[in-house]
Amino acid sequence: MDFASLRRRLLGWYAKHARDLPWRQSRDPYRVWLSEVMLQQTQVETVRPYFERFVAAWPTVADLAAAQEQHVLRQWEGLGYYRRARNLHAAAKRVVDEHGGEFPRDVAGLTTLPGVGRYTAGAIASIAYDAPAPIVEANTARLYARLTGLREPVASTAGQRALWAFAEQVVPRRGAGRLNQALMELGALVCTPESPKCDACPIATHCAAFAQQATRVIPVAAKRQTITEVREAAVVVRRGADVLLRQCGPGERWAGLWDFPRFPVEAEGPLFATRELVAGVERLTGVVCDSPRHHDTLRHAVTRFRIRLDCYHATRLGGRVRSTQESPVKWVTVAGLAEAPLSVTGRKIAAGLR
DNA sequence: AATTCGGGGCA
DNA sequence: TGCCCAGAATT
Repeated sequence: MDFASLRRRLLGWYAKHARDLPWRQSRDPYRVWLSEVMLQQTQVETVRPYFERFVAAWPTVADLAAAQEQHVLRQWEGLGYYRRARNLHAAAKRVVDEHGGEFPRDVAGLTTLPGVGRYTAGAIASIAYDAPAPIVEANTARLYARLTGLREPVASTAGQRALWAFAEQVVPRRGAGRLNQALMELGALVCTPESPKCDACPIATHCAAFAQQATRVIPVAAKRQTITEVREAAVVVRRGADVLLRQCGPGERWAGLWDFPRFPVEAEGPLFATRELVAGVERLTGVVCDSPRHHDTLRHAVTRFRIRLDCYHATRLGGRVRSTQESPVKWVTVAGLAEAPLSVTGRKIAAGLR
């Protein structure tokens, strides 16, 4: 492989076709890191407004470190994979407390930060500091697989080893940040999953898959995971103008987010669920409610689950909120729901209240 | 080495 | 509905 020629052609193409993305306006390691964490498993156009809002709210890593985690989660709401937001805040605090407000400059140091793995560390090191660090993510994995004619599944251990080996070879000693971004951009705009635009590709002559007319079968996909059906209930318990909320604990999904009492249900439908619902609310919150009335059914799919969520309304009869350190429980006004970080379904339920 | 995280957007 | 997305952490 003639890497010098490949880089030259790629950079020429990138100079003409690079998108104007907000995180490309500066090489501030804080902004590079923030964008890279947001972009993990998340599309560019989805991230764009979130990035703008975060930078406006917290212009520096010190500002972010000083923020309340609840505020960070609230701003993250809707972006998904909420663990990233908690790791983001924890990493900001560590950068301030342990590194004097400066991000580590190499891959090894960056990888010690929570939420920063091999890819993100390589991206920050190369883009912010121009370190010769390789990267492999969704766009580059597909691009490298086609360039090298990789017949292993890209997600497999063997496939990943081959991709990272190629990434190390292609990354230059100087200008790594620009080249890495050009590689990702080519993957995103030209070397697309379906119908790659090989006639517009500046490095098609370097591409094994193009030579073999195999871009349709490379990259080799992993087998898809099986879907699990889940049935759950969420209960909006009211006490006058207030509604009952609990905060999800550290070991729980949605850790740090608030939610209406929510739990899996065995009963086949709303008609048979009353006893189970009252017990579930009391177990999670300590509050006893009357017979919940079925209000709505939300269906949504997430990762490997397909969920039917039955939403109920009920009124407090007795009991006191049982708040623990790990999982606080509180009454909030309907208006106060706007400040609490909620999951997407939690926000949908909240939107239906007044 | 595989699974999980229970996202969100799009055709 | 299935596929994709600038992956990381966990077992």
